[in-house]
Amino acid sequence: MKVSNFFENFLKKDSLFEDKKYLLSSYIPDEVIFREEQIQEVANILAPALRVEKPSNLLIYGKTGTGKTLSIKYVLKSMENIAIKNNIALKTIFLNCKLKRIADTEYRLIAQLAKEFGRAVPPTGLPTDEVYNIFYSLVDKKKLVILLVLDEIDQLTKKIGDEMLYNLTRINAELKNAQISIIGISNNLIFAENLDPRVKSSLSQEEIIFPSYNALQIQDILRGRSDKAFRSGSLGPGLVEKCAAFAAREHGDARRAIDLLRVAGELAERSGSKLVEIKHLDEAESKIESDKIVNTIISQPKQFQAVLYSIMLLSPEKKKIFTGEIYELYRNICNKIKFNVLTQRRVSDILAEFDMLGIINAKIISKGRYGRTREVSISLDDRLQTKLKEIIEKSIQLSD
DNA sequence: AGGTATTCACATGAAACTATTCTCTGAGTTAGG
DNA sequence: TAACTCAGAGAATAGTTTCATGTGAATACCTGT
Repeated sequence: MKVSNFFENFLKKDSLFEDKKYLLSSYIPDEVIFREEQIQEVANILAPALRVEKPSNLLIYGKTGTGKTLSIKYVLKSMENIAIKNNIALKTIFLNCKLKRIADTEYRLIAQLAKEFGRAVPPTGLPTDEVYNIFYSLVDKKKLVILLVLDEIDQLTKKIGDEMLYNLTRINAELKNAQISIIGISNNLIFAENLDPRVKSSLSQEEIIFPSYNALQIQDILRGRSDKAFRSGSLGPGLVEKCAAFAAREHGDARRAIDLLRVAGELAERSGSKLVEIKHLDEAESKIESDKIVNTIISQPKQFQAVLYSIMLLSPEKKKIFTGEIYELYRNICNKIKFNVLTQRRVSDILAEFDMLGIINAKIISKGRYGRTREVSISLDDRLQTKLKEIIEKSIQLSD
């Protein structure tokens, strides 16, 4: 088939989608269902901001896909609208602390805040205090309430400790006119437990917990979205139910369910089907999973890839592999392709990270007299492994 | 047989180092007046 | 003399290395029976 034919067919073929945007994670619906209570609570807590009084700091807990971010964005959006209409000195800032090179360190976070106020701060070169000062001088010009949302705040403390949160909570002491409220969003339910007590008490003046959705609720959420996103009649029977069941199997992750539905739709469309069917859901699930892994591997440094490659070479031989063996092979590979060899210490950390990412399964065992080591087994299916091998071979230019 | 003590092969932690990217500052240079 | 150039000092950050210390249980080594 010629490519031009392909494009023509592509145009002629009517899409299954009406408008895909309703299934994207950036979409904020006009109404957030099953979260009315929480939204009301958040609104109660933040409402003083509209009178230009500083609201309490707020900490929001809930597992992934329970609508935390969505609800907060929803509340902020409507507060912003009111603030604009009534000319209230209110500023909302939403930062995701997980985003690399945006807000994942103290310096960058403050720099980002300064940027929100229209002053670009160089990515490096200045002392951190200096950036604080820039921020202060920008913000403190007039009476103003700032609502600062830190999404995935637990990632931030995991990475750089809680000292900076202490600094953040102390910002108000430095400001004369403006006031800043911190709204932290955490996936980790015990996030505050191992926080400095001072930080904890200051940060969690108020707390809200978002419970997980159950399967029925996810069904309703999915219906609400899919009705708008898909052309009517393009969803197969039982599809929404199955999709909700998939998501509820974990802990009621609505975002995952929505992603699943969208990818299933895309796959169905690509295969020329008139209907999104259950089999597309299954395909979508494995596609999402493997895409995620492939992406993380690709974005990983070459040294990581070389380590993973060694593991994949070793794993067919036997079920259990130990750190020493991996390191041995890894070293040979590096020598062969003229990479500099990392220390075993480092490789040990890399293995721990792969474990975290769920790419391998590592368990620390003691072999008694014969030492203590990680017992590694790979947790990817064969198809994905061969694919990854190819990718890595290309990326580190392994000829043989 | 039963009880300790050793020992292995790493794991884990902390600190220091390296390289890169970037700003700021002040000395030296240049070109026009 | 004002404008420009450029080297050097300092920062932030990521990725390592170095050094030090920790550790679970299979074995080696005792001990007293």
